[in-house]
Amino acid sequence: MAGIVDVAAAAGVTVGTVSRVLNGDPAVRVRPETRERIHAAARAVNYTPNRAARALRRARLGTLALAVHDVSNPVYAAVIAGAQQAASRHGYVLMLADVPELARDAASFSRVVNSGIVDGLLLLPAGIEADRRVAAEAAGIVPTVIVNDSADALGSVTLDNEAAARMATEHLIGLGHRDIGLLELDGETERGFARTRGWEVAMRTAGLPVNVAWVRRGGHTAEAGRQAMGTVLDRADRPTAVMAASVLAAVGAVAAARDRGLDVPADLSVIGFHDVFFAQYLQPGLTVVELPLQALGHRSVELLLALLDHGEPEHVVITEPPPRIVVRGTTTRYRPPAR
Amino acid sequence: MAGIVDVAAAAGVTVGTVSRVLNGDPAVRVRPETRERIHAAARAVNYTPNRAARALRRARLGTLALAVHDVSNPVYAAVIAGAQQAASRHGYVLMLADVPELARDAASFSRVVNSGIVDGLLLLPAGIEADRRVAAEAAGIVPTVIVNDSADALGSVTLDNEAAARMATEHLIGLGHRDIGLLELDGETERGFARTRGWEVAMRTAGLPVNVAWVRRGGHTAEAGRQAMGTVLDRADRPTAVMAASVLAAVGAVAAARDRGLDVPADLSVIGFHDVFFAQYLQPGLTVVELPLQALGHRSVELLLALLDHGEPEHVVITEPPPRIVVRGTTTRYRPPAR
DNA sequence: GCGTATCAGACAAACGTTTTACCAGGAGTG
DNA sequence: CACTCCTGGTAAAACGTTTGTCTGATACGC
Repeated sequence: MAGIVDVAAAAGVTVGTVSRVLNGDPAVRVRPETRERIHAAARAVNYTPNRAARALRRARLGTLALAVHDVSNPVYAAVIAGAQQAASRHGYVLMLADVPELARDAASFSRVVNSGIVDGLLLLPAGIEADRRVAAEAAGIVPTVIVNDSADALGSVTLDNEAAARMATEHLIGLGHRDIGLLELDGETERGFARTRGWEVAMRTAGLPVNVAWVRRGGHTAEAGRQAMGTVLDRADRPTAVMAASVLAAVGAVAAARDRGLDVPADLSVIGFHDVFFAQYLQPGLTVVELPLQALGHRSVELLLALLDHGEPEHVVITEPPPRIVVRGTTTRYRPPAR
Repeated sequence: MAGIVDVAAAAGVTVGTVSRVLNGDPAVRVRPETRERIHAAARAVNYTPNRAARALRRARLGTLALAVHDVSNPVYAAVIAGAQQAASRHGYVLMLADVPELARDAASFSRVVNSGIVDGLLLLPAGIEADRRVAAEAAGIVPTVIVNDSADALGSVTLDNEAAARMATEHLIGLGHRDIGLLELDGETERGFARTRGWEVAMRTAGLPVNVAWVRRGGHTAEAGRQAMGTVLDRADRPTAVMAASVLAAVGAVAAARDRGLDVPADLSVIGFHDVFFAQYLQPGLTVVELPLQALGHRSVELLLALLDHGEPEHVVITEPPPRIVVRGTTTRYRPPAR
């Protein structure tokens, strides 16, 4: 491994000068030819800075951590992929952390976060207690950005969840549906509230009844969605369409209808959130509202890096590209029941 | 941040002694009471070792990289989760790397791998050129373990792919099927070859015909599986069952049958590889052979850590727990066509 | 009572950077 | 001519560990 001393020797200057030049120190005074000699020498010996040494001195390692609840959740996976790309484009490396594990005790938290191994933290919360503990612990210790949820003290970047929910609901309204249910998200997250708001706004704007008996917690799993939808479908008056605030709840809603001998989409139209890849392989294919998950990961990293430079926590909402309805087989035009 | 000097001061010894005691140096000689005092002091001041300094000195950072092709592939996600847990249990952190990006040029490879930022590399290959480039580059530079594929020079840990393929095929044979097709894996991977072997062995052992016209490359995507299966189903003589060497190819096979008005499982039984979570939400639910993907990630990390300690590359095959058939709706007993 | 192990820990030199403090020599200024 | 000021760097001190080498005291064999 060629170190900075090798470069200095090859260029005929001292290591201090090499360091300044290579790091683009604005306050450095070298004549152009020396600068050029140093760069040439660095290339010649194939200089690879030792990040451990740099980290020790700078108290920064060039490493970001992304804390999620479940790596195998396909929705999170898309965010991870986006964050990973952005980090590496900026010369940072991204590592994964487990929220439950971080929250378990202070020791495991500080083992990951403290001790100069991580410069910043991205937290993708699920609205449970563990999230709040991690967020509280992180605040003040390490620059932190909340992904797809809002936070007062920390930086945050969110999708336009309300607009997406509104568009999804309006898609159903546009198909002629009037009785539209809602499967809410689990946990106390702002994105969950926003999706509920979006549904409600769309309903009220269209002058349709907001029936709280058709609103249930659909959760993050298909099984939870199935149960919740079941209790709605078992009512005498049931909706002809439902917006599910997560993709898995939508899958569960379809299963619940099928359990009761109802046809999807003839008897019940279902729209879900996020265009995960398996939505198109379900039978019928799941209609969803697509949100830019990769861009979410992307922007989150960029916000965190900005936070590292000049510590002003920002709060951004991603509106570009806008949410998009991907129409597949689970939504269809409302047809009044033959009687 | 409490450093080692604070501990030393609190315990009334020098930093060198603290370091040896806390790291469990076997060659250290301290009296038990001193040892206890040091541990107590470390707890009292909440000592957090600075990993950058440690890394600089030891030329080891306590960081492992896992290189995959696609984070959002649910099969890989399970491996990632297992590796993540094992790494953190051993006090290491795991970061993700992108094989295509690593392979792009030597600079991006060495930025991740070199310069003391990563102690070891886990490579989950897909059998394409990029894998071979990364593996070749890694050999000699950084301890590397190949995950679920074999390699000569580097360590490797694989699942018992041949046994699993054999079990899957025998499940179909046990249901009375005689004409059984195969959708092979894409790419030049040992696990792909093993699965093909397993199918072939099961067929020959049962005295059934191995019809090469029923063997196709099913690939890693549902679309590829659909196309491949289509060319088989369009033949005059077609199999009554098929083993797909990947779960997505299996999904594609079901779609191909459906395209042609065939019923699954009445006209075609399908079994796939790996019990990913959405298999049960397909309609009908996909029968699969389940392999311990989490354990794969787990053992891979352990092998890599062993490799770091005493550099003997090992090759292990995970046989515990054994593959398991998860029967759902896409396989059924063979019934001769009414004529 | 003398030489020699052994014990229990001290001392100090790394590791490869970054960064603070400093300096020689020439140019400008009064 | 004495002085400041700039230019283009140099020299050395950190950063917080780990680890090889020493040392002062106690125990042991004879």
